[in-house]
Amino acid sequence: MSRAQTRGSRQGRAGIRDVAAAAGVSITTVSDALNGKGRLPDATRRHVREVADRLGYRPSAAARTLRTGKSGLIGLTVTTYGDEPFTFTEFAYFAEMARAATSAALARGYALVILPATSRHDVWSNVALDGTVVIDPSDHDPVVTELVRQGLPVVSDGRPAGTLPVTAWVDNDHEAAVLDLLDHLAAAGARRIGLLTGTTTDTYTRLSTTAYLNWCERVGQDPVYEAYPAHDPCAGAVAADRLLARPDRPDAVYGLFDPNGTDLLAAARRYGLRVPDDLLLVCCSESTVYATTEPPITTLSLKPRRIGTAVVQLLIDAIEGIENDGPVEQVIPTELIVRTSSQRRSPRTTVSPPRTPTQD
Amino acid sequence: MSRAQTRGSRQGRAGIRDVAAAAGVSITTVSDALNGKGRLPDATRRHVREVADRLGYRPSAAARTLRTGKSGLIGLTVTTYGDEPFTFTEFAYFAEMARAATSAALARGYALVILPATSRHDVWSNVALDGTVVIDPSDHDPVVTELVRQGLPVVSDGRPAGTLPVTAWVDNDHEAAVLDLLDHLAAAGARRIGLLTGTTTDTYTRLSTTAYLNWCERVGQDPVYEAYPAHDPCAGAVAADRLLARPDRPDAVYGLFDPNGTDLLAAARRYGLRVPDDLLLVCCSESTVYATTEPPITTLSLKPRRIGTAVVQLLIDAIEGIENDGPVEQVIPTELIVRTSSQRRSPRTTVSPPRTPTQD
DNA sequence: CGATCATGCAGAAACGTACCTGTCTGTCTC
DNA sequence: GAGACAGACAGGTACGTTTCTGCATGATCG
Repeated sequence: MSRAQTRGSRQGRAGIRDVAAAAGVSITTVSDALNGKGRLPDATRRHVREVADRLGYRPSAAARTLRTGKSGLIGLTVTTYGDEPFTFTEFAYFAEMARAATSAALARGYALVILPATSRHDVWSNVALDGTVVIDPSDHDPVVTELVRQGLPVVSDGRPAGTLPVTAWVDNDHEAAVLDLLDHLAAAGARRIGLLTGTTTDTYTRLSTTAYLNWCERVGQDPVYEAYPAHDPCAGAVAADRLLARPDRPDAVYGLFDPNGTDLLAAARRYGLRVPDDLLLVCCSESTVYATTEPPITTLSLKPRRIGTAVVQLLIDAIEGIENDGPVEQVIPTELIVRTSSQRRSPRTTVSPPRTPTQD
Repeated sequence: MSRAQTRGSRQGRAGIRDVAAAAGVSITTVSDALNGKGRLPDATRRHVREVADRLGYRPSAAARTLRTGKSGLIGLTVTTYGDEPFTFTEFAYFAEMARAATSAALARGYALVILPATSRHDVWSNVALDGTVVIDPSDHDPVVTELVRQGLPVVSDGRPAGTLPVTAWVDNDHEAAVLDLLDHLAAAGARRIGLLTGTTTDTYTRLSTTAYLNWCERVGQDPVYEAYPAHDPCAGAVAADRLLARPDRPDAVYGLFDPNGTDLLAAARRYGLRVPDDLLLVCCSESTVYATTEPPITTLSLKPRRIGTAVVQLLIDAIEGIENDGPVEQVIPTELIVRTSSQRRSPRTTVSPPRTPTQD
């Protein structure tokens, strides 16, 4: 009563009918004029547009969606770790990916709806989606399964885990990336390379770990790795410490997850290991902080921007029925950003004794 | 001619009509039974629900929206820095805030649509929104202005800059936070506190900077600060360096932006300044990396989780017409997370000479 | 025992748009 | 000059749902 609540959108909005009346034409003409559809003289088109502008006419998205069957909305489904909806924070990857996806969708006239995989049934079934992007799909994901069953196009970031019949997927070649990276460390002088990995069974973790194990077998090195639940940030520091506390301590470590760089750096300091002199370090991260750490840490970038863009393009192509004669599987190359932490310097600066544990 | 198509070839989805027919009741009964609206015996309700489940019936979101005028969608409008859609990456703040907002919206049956403020007109006017959250509103933002003019509820994270008549807003008390923080540094022994600030004119930067200047005046210290374009990550490192290179070099620095911590730490190392012995450090950040840096850095948290939750609650209250008799302005307290970098230790560990520029 | 009333359900009117199906003009061709 | 033809528009229907109104049935009460 006190506030202007009742006069909101109920009565005030002008419909296509009002525009037609004001312009002295029929509804069809208005629709055609605004959508560039029919065969109208430019004069009529301009006139209708002008009248529509004057009345502040905005077509009802709901009505258009109901009529056309297309909403212009794309779901962004993120798998859930723990009880929190998703892990934008944990890894800059998601943020970059979502950013690029948003931008790409926008450029083609679509908007993104954030839909955690654990959303209540009534919520995500209540929004009209034209298709869905799903990040890190797991085959027992009920939401994605249902969407696929409904016949909605689904494109995933990361190859589908099980028998999930997605429309298309985009991924890196994680195995090649790891092999490449391990070769890089070996070339820098690493004799025993350790791995900081996760306990989860997602594809990224699995592929990367097996690639590491294969590499070890190939070069005849005993695997040295510690696994921890990746969604728990505290566990990462503990695992890093454990890895460097082992009797068969590695002289180079690759960390699969974003925070591993600082975790490993902190652990190295605790054990008095200098990076890169005593310990070579690489981690998989999109974070820019590793450019300014002491020392700067070499990172493996999965190129989330390119993945996000590619995923959205494939999805919209599928939505709009554009025949993509190319493969529905797209592999994005990774990039190893080499910084100080993985380049062994000449040993002339080795003054203080190595491997002396300090308490500071 | 169209008769056969209307009834027979129900291509994909079952409509409410089909459920009614299959259950042997009317459309009204189905609608009421599924929405818990009318006055039906439990037997009928159960029966209808069962039939609907069997047919895999999903109500059309578009039709429901058209009829009810409510879409269950909330816009998440993010101001644009530079040419990129938004800056999830730059600051963990946005990620945390969006995460909490998504979660809170979901719990009340709403979903979030990502809508950069620079979105093309036809995109964001093509999605039926019940309301909008706008992060860091500026008064010359055309999208937000238009949404407000349409009578849509708008709740902002950050007090509105100009005359933008938002429905409600949530913000921190930035001035109090800065004053508190500066007192903390002074209590830790700081004699001259410097500030790393931004060149942009947004409210956060402005309020924080004036609070700093006021504090300086109150305690009789000459202001020592450097400003840089906050959206450029490289510029931060340069500005940090400039600040520590000044002849009137501060012995404590507060950085307004997330990456300032590592920037300042790197600059301090270049000048051979030990933290916290020679330089006290605080920065405003939500990032967890500052817990494991060497040394760990004291941060000011703006509590984005609480802000995101509060913003969504206020918005949904406004959408659903819940009279919020409390103020439409809500202030969220900040939290100073004190770590090593702002606590002067006893000088017994001071072994190496301070302020010796090193090249390492 | 007739009037009132709550109950259980059906009919039908919107919601605002897009598009199919025409109809009516005017021009061109032979 | 008559048919062909294309341009320019109007009428009407369908999209699938919610909800208002209304009609029966039995129960209750003065």
